[in-house]
Amino acid sequence: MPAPRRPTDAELAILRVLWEQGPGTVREVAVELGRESAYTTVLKLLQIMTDKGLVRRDESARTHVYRAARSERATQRQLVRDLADRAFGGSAARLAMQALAARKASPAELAELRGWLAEREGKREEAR
Amino acid sequence: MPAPRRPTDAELAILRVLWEQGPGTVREVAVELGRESAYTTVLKLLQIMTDKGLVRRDESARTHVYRAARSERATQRQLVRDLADRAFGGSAARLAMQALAARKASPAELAELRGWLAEREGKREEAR
DNA sequence: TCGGAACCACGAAGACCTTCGCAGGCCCGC
DNA sequence: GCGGGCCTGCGAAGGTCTTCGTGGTTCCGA
Repeated sequence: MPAPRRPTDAELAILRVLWEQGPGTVREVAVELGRESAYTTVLKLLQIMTDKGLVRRDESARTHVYRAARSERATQRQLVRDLADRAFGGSAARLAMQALAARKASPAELAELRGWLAEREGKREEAR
Repeated sequence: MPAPRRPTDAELAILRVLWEQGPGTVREVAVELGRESAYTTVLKLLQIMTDKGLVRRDESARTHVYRAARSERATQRQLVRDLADRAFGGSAARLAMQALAARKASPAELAELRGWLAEREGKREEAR
């Protein structure tokens, strides 16, 4: 597998539908996307994404069923890494801090983040 | 001003040079970018970026001097917000956690992050 | 003065992205 | 049986991004 180019905006919009709703047909995706884009646009994009390996297609039925080839998490990590490299000198931590500064996080999210850091701290303690 | 479209990859590479080195000429930027791109390519990009408002040009001397129109921080925030919207359902906190999971952060960075969170915690304490 | 070096503007080429109309085939209800 | 509806494949159009060559101008050193 060569370098899997990062998904474009339109591709990402489709992937989000597939992640959330699970595998689906062109029509299902198109409906979920609303009337933003014509049916054939979604179809074309899914065909291209199949060629790129971003989605997999089940052609056993006449109406094909598409599913995301990579998990949401894996794709998010790729995008994050990519952005870290392009705009943050490769530092994910600096990206994370800018993210928190850029947009208010809910108390619940902050608590989760603190917990995550605490856990990592715990591991460091263990290590010595 | 309409919605300031996000900088493209090539534009970002140039902006990074300008942020790091400060204002500079086409040649300075081109040299810093290495022999990846020809002089005229950098020139053209800077011209386009001027039109887009991403950089400002000082034409008082024959050799023009360019500087980034927006700060690195502001641009980073825009990019982070954009990515949060496109791939994280708008949640910057989830983006931050994926960032930390995607790439190891140095102990120093983690400490900084913890400090940042602690400070925010402190502010919450004050608030009540 | 004159030739080369450096500079900017312009335009074109090629690669992608995104959009969508149209054609052809299949299937089902009437 | 057949017409309408839905499906896929195809191709083209229009936009953006990136690249770089060419041409014209200015400047400077020999």
